[in-house]
Amino acid sequence: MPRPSLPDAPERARGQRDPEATQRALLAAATAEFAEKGLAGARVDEIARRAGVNKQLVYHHFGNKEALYRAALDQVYAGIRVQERALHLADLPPEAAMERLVGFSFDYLLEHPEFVALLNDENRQEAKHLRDSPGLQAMHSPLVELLQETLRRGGEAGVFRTDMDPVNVYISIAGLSYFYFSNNRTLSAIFGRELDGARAVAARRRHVIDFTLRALRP
Amino acid sequence: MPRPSLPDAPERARGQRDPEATQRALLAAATAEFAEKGLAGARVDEIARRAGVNKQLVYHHFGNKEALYRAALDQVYAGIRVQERALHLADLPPEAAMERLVGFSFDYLLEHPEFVALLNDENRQEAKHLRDSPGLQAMHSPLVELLQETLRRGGEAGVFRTDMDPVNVYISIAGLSYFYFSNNRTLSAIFGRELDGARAVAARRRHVIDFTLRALRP
Amino acid sequence: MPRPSLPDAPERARGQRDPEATQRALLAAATAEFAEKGLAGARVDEIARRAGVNKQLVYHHFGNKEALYRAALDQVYAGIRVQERALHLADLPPEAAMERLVGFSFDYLLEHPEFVALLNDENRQEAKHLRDSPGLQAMHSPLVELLQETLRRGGEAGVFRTDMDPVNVYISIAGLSYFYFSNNRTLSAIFGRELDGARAVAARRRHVIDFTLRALRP
Amino acid sequence: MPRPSLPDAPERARGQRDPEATQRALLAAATAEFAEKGLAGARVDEIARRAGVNKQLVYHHFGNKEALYRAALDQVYAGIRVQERALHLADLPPEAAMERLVGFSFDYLLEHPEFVALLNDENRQEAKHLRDSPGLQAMHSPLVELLQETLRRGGEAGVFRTDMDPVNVYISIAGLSYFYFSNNRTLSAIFGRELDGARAVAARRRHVIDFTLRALRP
DNA sequence: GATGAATGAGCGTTCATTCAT
DNA sequence: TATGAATGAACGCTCATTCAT
Repeated sequence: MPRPSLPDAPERARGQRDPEATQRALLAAATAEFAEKGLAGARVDEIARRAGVNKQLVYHHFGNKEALYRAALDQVYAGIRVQERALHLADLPPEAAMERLVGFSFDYLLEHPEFVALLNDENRQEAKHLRDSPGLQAMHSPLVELLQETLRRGGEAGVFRTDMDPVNVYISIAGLSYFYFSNNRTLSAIFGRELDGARAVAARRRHVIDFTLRALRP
Repeated sequence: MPRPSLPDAPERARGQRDPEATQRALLAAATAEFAEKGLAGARVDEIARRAGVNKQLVYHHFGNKEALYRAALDQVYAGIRVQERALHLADLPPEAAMERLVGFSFDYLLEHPEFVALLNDENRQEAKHLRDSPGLQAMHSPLVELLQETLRRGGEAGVFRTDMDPVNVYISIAGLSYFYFSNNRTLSAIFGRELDGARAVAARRRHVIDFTLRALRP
Repeated sequence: MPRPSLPDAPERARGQRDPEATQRALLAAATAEFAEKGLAGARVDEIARRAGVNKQLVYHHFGNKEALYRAALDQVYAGIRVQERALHLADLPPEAAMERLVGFSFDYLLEHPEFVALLNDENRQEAKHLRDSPGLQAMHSPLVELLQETLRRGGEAGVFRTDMDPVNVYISIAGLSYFYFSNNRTLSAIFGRELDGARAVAARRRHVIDFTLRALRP
Repeated sequence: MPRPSLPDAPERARGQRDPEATQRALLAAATAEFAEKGLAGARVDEIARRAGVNKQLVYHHFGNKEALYRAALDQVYAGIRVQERALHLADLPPEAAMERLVGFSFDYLLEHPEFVALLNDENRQEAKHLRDSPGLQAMHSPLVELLQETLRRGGEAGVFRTDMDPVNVYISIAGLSYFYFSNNRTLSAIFGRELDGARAVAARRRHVIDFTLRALRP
């Protein structure tokens, strides 16, 4: 939550040509810039500067600012999906599996403030870029199915309720963590309490897991 | 959640003098514009046009775009505080009081999408305007105290746990509703499920209350 | 030459009505503002603020910004003419009279930096306001006639040349002082030498008198 | 002194690339515009129009209006220094050298009204741009040293006084010409005498040389 | 006479984007 | 592929001036 400003791309040898590296550098710079300033506030000049490349390459490789934004958005979604797919909950008993799932949701947001920031801006724009995304299906979180399966196993084991809509449970789990991170600064200001310190974060993590597990009890 | 674009101010008779009405019109127009586009994306010209007044009056009455943004932010916070103070939970038994509190949190966000939108943008800017706000103290939500008192009464009555940090409980209650509204569009897109219809909203409302009450059980 | 920023007008009792005092205050404020910023750079708001009166009074009393500028210009010319007419050179022997005349030219500019500043701006505008001034004749300096008479007396006494055009002599006398004051800052910068200290000013004064008297020797 | 308004730059073939020509055109246009209107009165749009280039190029090449002003100021100083360095006074006997020096000072101002105009504005701004100029040293006029050497030679030859401060003599020589040109219009208006005609200018030139040489006599 | 609100034109500057090399 | 120059459309803001009271 200290939200470290993402570092600029390393200086490439001048005149060197590596189109893929250029694209990677642009995408990383764009993600950082869009996260900090939003689509409207981000500057193409600044993205190019951060990436250490000529501004025209933004247009060459991505077409325009908005397409670059879409690419950055797709990429951050891809990033979380990769990690979600690496969770192996089937090996664990239902309660431990649920704890891992909730914990993962929390930890990912903690470690990826740019994901939260980009999503916030995209929602303010009514998700219009996301809706246009060709790979939208691929963005569907596998967590919903994992959650559904875990709830089913927990139901059979008698440790979880079985009358809950998995999508709403998913939204609740996500929301308990997401809101804490997305609104951390305004909450800190209003409560006069630093919610972004390591101790507060750890306490919140325990609270979220505890709150969820209790809510799911039969 | 249909998020109706806020209507423009009614055309005032030309040449008429009413500075307070002018300021109100500007503030309303600014709230709508900032909610839709964010601070960076909002256009002073457009705000003036929506308010039906000359653009220069923004500067005459508020100083500059950012000060107008701050005024709009202060006003939306004031709006929710007014309604929060009108809640009378002490008259109700603990569980009913909690249900009302959670229900209010949900309903207010449902009816005030501009509050959610402004807060999102403010958080992306690291709450810098809020932190500078002179009346920051007045923005502290009375709900935390109401919640604390309700939890205490529920604890005595044996219906609530007594080991929870009220601030974290508050954040959880707020987050369960807020995330649903703030991220409604991306969630709808990804789940391929309309989460902003009346039926989905009603189901979410029930879920949030149920989820919270169960989590608070002893 | 420390060119002290002219003080603002004293605060008048609010609501008090004294049209002449208002005009005087405006004129003084305008002179200072125009001297500091020029006609283009001066701000009507700032002039009103300095005068401690409402901006509209500028228009009420003077018509517009340019008319106020003309009024200020006329006034500074009137100021120097008043003092020039108070010189009594006929009582003095020619050389002493000439010294007084040159000394006066120097001293007046030293004490009235706003005169120099206004004249510079007016010249950059090709004197267009001055040419429109109705009382232009009244602005003709009596010094030319005084100078002519002094030169004549000196010629008869054998101490001055008699073959010089009085207007050119006048321009030379004025220029020797005026240039020093009008260009003091750039000269100081380029010579790396503070030309606005009391010592430098006194040395310049002696130099100007000496230079002139020698140039006029037969 | 007919002060012909500087002509606009020739129209460049559209789309042609020549950054140096662009900068030269902008600098020439800026010099003319700043000379006519001053820093505050000059318009960036007008400068671009005169230069026949897009307005944005002012910012691309110079940064902002004030930096362009500084560049113009530096350039006009550089212009006079170049010609001053081309004077070879050592070859001439002292009196002829002095006459050439004074004549040059007069002629340069006659031919470069923009130099006078820019300097006037810069002085009204208290030379703040000049003081910030990195190459300030380079702006020191070589004339002071030339003058000093000429005075020394004239002193040895018995034709000049030896007790004069060269800086003050330099200021006097410059002032005798500068004031005539910088204040030509107000002087013309007040004396009701055209001081910018060829005859008046020629008479002034003779007067200035004569006045100076006589003042320097032992 | 005096005030603060209101207006329209315009100014310096920014920005996403395209051009020429 | 890559670069810096160039462009047109705004944008935030300022300013002299006028209106309504």
